[in-house]
Amino acid sequence: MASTIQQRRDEILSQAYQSGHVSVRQIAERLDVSEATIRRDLHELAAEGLLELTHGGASVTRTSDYSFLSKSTRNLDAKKVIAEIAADIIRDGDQIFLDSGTTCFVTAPVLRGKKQISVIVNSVRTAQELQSPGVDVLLLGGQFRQERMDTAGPIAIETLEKFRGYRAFLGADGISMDCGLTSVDIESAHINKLAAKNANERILLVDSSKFDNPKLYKIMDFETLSLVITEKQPPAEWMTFFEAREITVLYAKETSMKTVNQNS
Amino acid sequence: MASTIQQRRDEILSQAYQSGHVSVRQIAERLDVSEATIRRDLHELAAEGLLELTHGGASVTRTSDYSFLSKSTRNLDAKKVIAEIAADIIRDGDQIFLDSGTTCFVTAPVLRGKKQISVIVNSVRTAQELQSPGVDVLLLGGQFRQERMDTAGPIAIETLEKFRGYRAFLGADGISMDCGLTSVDIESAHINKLAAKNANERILLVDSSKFDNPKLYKIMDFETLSLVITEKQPPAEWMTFFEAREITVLYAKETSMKTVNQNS
DNA sequence: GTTTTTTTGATTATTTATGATTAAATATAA
DNA sequence: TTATATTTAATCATAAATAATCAAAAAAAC
Repeated sequence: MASTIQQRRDEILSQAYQSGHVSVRQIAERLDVSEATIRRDLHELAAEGLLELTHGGASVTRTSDYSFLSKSTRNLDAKKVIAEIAADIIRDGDQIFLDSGTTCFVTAPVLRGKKQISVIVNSVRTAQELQSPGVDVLLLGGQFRQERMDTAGPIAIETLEKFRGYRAFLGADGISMDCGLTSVDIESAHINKLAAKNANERILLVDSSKFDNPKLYKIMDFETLSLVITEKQPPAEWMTFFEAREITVLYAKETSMKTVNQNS
Repeated sequence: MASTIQQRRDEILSQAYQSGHVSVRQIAERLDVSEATIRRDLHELAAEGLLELTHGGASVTRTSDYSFLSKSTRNLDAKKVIAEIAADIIRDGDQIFLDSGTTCFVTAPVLRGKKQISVIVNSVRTAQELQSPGVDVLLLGGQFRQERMDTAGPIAIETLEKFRGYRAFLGADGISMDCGLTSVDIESAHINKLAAKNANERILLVDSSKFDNPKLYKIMDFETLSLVITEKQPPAEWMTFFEAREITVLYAKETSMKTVNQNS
């Protein structure tokens, strides 16, 4: 029946998703291969995060999209700290924009407890993470970009143009004093630029690895930012830089990553 | 059969997209070339990102969401048959709308081999399934509905309003001679209604379980439909009904589920 | 026409997948 | 808890598939 490995594994997955669980014995018999082979398959599928091994078989994974997060494990801890701080400044009833980057993606889960907030996003993943009774998610349309799981292009711009009066939470692939906020992706840069322009407050979420690391496409200057959230205190020259522009910087105390220290 | 490299590779892709997999052995035999040649082809196609190599063959890049499909296992086979027929009437270069139902979701994978087609969707899942080099996916924005993984509401309507001149592929939760096409979800009904209104051709995809089974919200009447695709020949009274309205009905022959029989 | 490039098929060494066997680990029952 | 029955991990031999190489054939360029 199954002539290739992939086919066999697809069949296993299909079975698993039908009943929630597969047993090594049954599948081995059904597909007419040895149990050893099925175990190797289950192992492989588990390694991909598609199944969870159990004694005698495997079950489907709870939820969570590991494949996406694992790719962005760079500074994931820093991003989680940033997310916690961002959650503190989001109030019930807020209307916000979250960009399609990983920092904002990580921020999404901490917003679930909020009440009556509206969130504008162009990332499908972020939209999925946000879903919770008190959160109204508005997904921008546009060209769907599979790799990034987001939408972009003229339709996205046109839709975003309709919104005003939100607080924009923006990530950046890099920032520098000369170039401001920059991105490696021109489409994302366009969207973030417009989101920033029409917002009534602009908040930057960046981990320390982004400092002094400009990328190709400019999003915006620092001048209109009101807040920067990062995981630890930036270098002195950056603190001076922010202070000169009346930008508040929020970061976690070095000892306890939970406590927030405000500085203006 | 395939005289040029391109033709041979197209054939391989076509085979791959039909079942999700190809085996080196089978394809080599089928196209009457050596396995070495097929391996080189698969290598090339994999380098282009069109296939994923496996031992013994290659498979289409796995994006499929089994957890979603298993819930809609009702008439899944019928839907796959309908999808195959629908694929036959979609031409390279087409611009189409696919609604957010499961029938259109199942149709998505069979469109992957098409060239230069644009597809308007409001379902995130369908968007994901569609992704392939020749397919341009336009996702409508709007309120994101987690349960259905689609978008709806005024923003979706407003965005959809911008498009004209596409062929609309519509599903329905039920149809009846009195009520026309109906849905259990008012938001989806709204979107489908508008999609149908602005299309230059309306094609209905329904499996036989939907006949004579009206639901709460009306999508549209039969009058402007040009085509109905279903998995087997509808009852005589329905054939008469369609014939009176000059609606072509496509269905699979009962014996062989592959052959298409046209009837007007 | 010839030369050059590309494509193909055959050969071989290497890699990979599989099933059987056995020791270790885990679950089940008393 | 201990004893028993399963299940698993690890190892190995065998079978299969692949990558690499090379020579012949076909196509393209000159």
